[in-house]
Amino acid sequence: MKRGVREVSPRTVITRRDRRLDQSSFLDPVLRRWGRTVSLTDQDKEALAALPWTRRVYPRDAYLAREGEPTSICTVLLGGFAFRQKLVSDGARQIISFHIPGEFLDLQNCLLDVADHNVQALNRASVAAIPKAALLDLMTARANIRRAIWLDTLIDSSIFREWVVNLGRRDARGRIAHLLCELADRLRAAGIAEGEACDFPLTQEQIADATGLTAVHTNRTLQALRKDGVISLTSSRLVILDWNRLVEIGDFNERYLHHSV
Amino acid sequence: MKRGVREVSPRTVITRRDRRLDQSSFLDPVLRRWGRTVSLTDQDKEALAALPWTRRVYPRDAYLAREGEPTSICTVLLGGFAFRQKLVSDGARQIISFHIPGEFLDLQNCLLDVADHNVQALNRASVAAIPKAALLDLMTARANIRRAIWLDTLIDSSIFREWVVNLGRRDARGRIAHLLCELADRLRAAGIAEGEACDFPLTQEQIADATGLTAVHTNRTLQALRKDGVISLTSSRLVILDWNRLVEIGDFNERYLHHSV
DNA sequence: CGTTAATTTGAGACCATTCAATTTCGGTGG
DNA sequence: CCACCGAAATTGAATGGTCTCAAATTAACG
Repeated sequence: MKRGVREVSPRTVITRRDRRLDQSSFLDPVLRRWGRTVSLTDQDKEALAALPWTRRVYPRDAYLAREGEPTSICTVLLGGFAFRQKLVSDGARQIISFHIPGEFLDLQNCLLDVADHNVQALNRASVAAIPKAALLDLMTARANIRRAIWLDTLIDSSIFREWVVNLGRRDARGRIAHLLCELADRLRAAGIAEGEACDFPLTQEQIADATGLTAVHTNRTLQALRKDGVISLTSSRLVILDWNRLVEIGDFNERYLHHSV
Repeated sequence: MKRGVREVSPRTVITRRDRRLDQSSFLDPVLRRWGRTVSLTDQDKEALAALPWTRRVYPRDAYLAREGEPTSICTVLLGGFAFRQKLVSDGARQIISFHIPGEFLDLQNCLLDVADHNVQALNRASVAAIPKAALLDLMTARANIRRAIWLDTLIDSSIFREWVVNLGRRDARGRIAHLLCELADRLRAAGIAEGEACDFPLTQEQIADATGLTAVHTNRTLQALRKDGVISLTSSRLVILDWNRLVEIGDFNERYLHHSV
C-alpha cells in the first residue's frame, strides 16, 4: 500500500509588509465568503482589520503545520492553493481537504493545542498568520464574527463528511468527478473560476491521494472522463465541458457546501 | 455498487417526563466529557440545568433527522447508540459516525438551518431534544459553555478527518481494526466499557457501511481477526484480547480524539 | 417454537493495484 | 532559443483485494 510521498524541507520564506497596504487583500475574500451567510457591521470589519497578522510565503510542498506540533496561530490563505493531509504508518498519504484563497486553513487551532494533521502548500502560496489568542479575543468581543468563524468550522466539517461518503461508497470515476465538482463549485463561488474553466494546479498524484486511489488508476480514470467529453484537463487548466454529466457521474449535490445557511 | 438499506418508518415515540427527575441523567455524561477539557463553574452548570428540553425515545433504525429537512433542535444521546449517515444515488449507505450516550448528535444544527445528512438510532435510543435557540442564547451568555460546545464540534470534525484517512488509505483489516479501536477508546473514556470488554451492538452490515466495505467481506475480515486472537466479537459483545496488536493493525493513534486539549 | 434478521460459506468476476518502462511536459542554463 | 533535466503523465501486463450473487446456517425475539 505504500505510496511515494515527496518530503520537502520546510524552508519557510517569511516576509513582513506594511499592514495598511495589504489590509484589503487579506480581508476581502474572507468577507466575501462570510457575507453569504453572516452580516457584519462596519464595526465588525474594523475589528477584523485591526487584527495583528504576518504575511508568510511558502514554496510548493512546504509544510505550514505538522501533526503533533503545538499550535499558536491560525492562517488564512491569501494566494495559491494548499491542502491538509495525514500520513499512515506505511508512509501513504491521505489528503483531507484542498483550500483556495480566502479560506482559513486551521481554525480548529483556536481551541486545539496540538495539530492532528499536516498542512502543505500545493503550489507557491502566501498566507496571513494570525495569533490565535487575538482571534479568540475578537470572538469574545464580537458576536457576528464569532458566528462567522464557528460557521466556517462547521462547513469544514460538513465537507469532511461528504469526503467520507465519497471515499466509502463511490467508485474511482465517481470519486474523481465528485472532487472536480466540489472544487469547481468552490472556485466559482469564490469568483476565481472563469465560466466553465479554472486554474487547476493539482497533480494526478494529489488527486489520487485525495480520492484514495493510485496515481496510475487516477490517470486512466481521467483519460476516460476526457474521452467521454466530460472534462478537459491539461497543463494546470480544467475545463468542464459537460457540467450536468459530471454532476451525475459524481453524484454531486452542493447542499453540503452550505453556500447559504 | 448498490447495497441494501433497510428503510424503517419513523414512528417516533415521544415521552415527556418531569424535568427535575431526569435532570442529572441528562447532564452528567455531558459534563464528564466536557470536564476533560473545559472547567465549568457552578453558574455554568446551573444555566445548563435550566435548559428546556424534551425526552424522546426511538426504536432501532428510526430516523432522528433527515437530510434536507429544516433544523430546530439539537439532541444529546441519553441511552443507546446512534449513527449518522448519507445515502448515495444508487441507494448505498455510508455511515459517517457512531455515537454513544452523553454525546451531542447534531450540534451543527445551531448554525446550519437544513440538515446535510441523516441520523438514525442504532438500537433503542433515548435523547434529550434542546431547542437550538436556547443553546445559542446560553452560548452568548456563558463563555465556558460556548467554548465547550465549539470544542465538541471541532473534535467531531477531527474524527471525520481520521475517517477520511481510514477509508482512503487502509485495507479492510486496518479499517475495521481502527474502527474497533476508536469505539473501544471512546467507550472507555466515557466509562461505559468494562475493562477490555464492552457492549457492541453494531451489526456487521453497519460496520461494513462505516468502513466502505460489503457485509460479506466485513464478515470474513472479522473472522480473520478472531482467528488471530486479536478480538472476540459475539452477540453484541466485544472483547479486545490483544489491544496492542489491534492498535498496530488499525494504525491507531488516539491523538485525533483530543481527550485532552 | 416459529419467524425473520444476522451471520457464514463458496466460487467466479471485476475493479483497482503493483511494478516497470516509456513518453511528455515544464523549467533551466548555456 | 535550444538542449537538457527532473517531474509528471502515460502505457502495458500481471496480480490481488474486494465485490457479487446465491445459498446455507445460526442467532434473536415475541
